[in-house]
Amino acid sequence: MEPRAGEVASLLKTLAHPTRLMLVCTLVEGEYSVGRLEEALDIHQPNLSQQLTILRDAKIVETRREGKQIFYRLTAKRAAKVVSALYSIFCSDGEPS
Amino acid sequence: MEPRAGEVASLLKTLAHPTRLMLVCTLVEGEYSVGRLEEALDIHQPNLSQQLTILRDAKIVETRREGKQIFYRLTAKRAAKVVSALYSIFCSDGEPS
DNA sequence: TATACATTATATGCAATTACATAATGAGTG
DNA sequence: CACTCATTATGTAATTGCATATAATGTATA
Repeated sequence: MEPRAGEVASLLKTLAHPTRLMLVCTLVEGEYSVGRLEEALDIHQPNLSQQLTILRDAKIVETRREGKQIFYRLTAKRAAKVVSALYSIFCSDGEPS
Repeated sequence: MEPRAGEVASLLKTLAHPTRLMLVCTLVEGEYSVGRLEEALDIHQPNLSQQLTILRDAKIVETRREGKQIFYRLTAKRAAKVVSALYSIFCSDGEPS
């Protein structure tokens, strides 16, 4: 792990924010427009856009425009893998702590 | 994930730091004294102690005193699971990004 | 006991980063 | 142009990272 600690910590840092984590979780299911993400997460739009920018800069998501709308999807497979691991750790098996 | 997003993000935030990540990785192998951690990670002592304090506050590690030395070990199984998932994602299977 | 030393923790200060709100700007379409 | 959908700009309070300095705790020994 040592040589990758910086890289891994950097990805974790990007995910270590409730909104961004939920965004990535949501996008694991597929492509969403910004508007649909806004509904799904109940967050003010500029803030949402700022968090999406952070995910874009981290190469975790990428976009596609269709008319006025912009669709987001995951690009970083590793992020998806991390999220699904978190799912299985926190949301599946029972034992606490 | 939604209801746990805060809790999960909080754990990720604690791990999202190269030194702390390496500390947890190291402690997955077993108990270490502060001195041994210092050697293993090559970090200045007060800084190490500060990072250990953060891990202690987050209930990720706990301690035991033996004479002058203090031994640290993991307490949060979830942290260990997260780290081992990170291992398998970043250090085992090949495909990048 | 007093002293010296080893081991670890805490205090303090400050530069850098983060979170997020409000306001303004872009880009596409009718 | 007017409207919609989304991004960027800007300011600021709060948090983080980390260095230097100081303290606390345990042991050994004169």
